[in-house]
Amino acid sequence: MDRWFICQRVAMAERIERADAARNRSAILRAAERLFAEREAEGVSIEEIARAAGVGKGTVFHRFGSRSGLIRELLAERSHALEESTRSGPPPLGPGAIPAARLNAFLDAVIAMATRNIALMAAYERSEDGRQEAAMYQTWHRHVSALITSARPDLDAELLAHILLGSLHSDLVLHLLRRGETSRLRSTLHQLVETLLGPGGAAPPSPEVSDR
Amino acid sequence: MDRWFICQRVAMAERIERADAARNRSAILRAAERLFAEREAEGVSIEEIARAAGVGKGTVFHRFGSRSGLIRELLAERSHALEESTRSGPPPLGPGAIPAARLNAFLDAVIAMATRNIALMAAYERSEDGRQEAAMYQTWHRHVSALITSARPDLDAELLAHILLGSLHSDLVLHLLRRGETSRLRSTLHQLVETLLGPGGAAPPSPEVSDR
DNA sequence: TCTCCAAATTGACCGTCGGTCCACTTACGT
DNA sequence: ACGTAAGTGGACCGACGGTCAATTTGGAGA
Repeated sequence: MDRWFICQRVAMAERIERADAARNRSAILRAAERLFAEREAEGVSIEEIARAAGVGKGTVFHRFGSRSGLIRELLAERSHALEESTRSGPPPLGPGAIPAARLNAFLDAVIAMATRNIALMAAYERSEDGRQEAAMYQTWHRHVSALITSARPDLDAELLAHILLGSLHSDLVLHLLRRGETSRLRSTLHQLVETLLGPGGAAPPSPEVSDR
Repeated sequence: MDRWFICQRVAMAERIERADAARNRSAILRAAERLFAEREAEGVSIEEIARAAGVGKGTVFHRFGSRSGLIRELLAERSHALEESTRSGPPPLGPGAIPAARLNAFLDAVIAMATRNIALMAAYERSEDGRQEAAMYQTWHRHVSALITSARPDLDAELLAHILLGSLHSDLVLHLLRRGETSRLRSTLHQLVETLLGPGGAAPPSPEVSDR
């Protein structure tokens, strides 16, 4: 009876992962992380990642299914902290502050993350299964959309959320980053949020959610 | 003497193109056009375009240099009419109307073009030499930026222009188009322009610049 | 501790693609 | 008609993402 419950649990939760498998998974993720950090996205092949992780190419595919799968996993890892703080962290990022302030804080956090992971974001955006469908984007979009709705139910929140998040496409961030002007993006977005949702309190320095 | 002048002219204008070369160039462009229209961008290989155009693969590369070169050319062809109308056509797209109205008209025109050429735009955005650097994007950005500046010199026009044009990324347009909601994008952008630049006159139905 | 099998690992292999190269053909000025 | 610069085509190349069958191995149960 006990046994049955355990098996049930195991079957329902994601399949148990053997020790060596877990070790390799993290080796691969760390290798990919390193390579993506030091080189442009498109220039890193799976075979190279495998070599750097000390495993065979087949293992990478067995574990992550495809190139996009690996990138998705990597990004999910990074965005987890952000999503957690957004759901239940302290204001202004978490619940409690007024929508405009939360939105500003959230955009800042996303900018910070995108800035630290440009190559990754670029790879992600180019990954064939259109970024719009990816879980991470969906979550972000739902959050931004909800904030806009709660402050200005008369606006087309869903669409505006797409537009706001669209301004964080890695191309633009990269372009600004090359000239050390990320804060310019932040302040312009804050201004935009203000004209859309009304004054939202200047978010202080930046909430700084760690993403690694 | 005469001869010298002619040679000069030929050397300065782009190299003369032999009749067969011109014929093939247009055959390739038309074939690419057709294939991109009926299938998703990534799924069309150069070799296939060459076959459809009835030429060898080598000819395509000889003519356009690379995949991106072909796409760029195709897009330049399409955007030529738009740029012409913008520079010297009738208002509100051309000079004469107030900036807000011109901006609305321009955005409408770009949306219309993007809508009619989604696969092409998608291919273009993914083309490795970052779309930001492409001549077409530069031109568009300069125009939008100038309009914003002339209406609101206090804003960060350059950045806002990037953001506005960013909302026309093919992902978003595609997403909306799938649900027949392009006009939703138009009206939200008009609203956004209005809150940024002040009332700009509701642009009527749409200026409709032909792009093919 | 031993047995055993599902899970994991591996790298040779495959098909495709963008791009190159060069021997061959052809348009066109003279 | 001729000479040649421009154009052409397709075999070829290296790289890449992805597959697979043969082999190894972790770890649960006896």
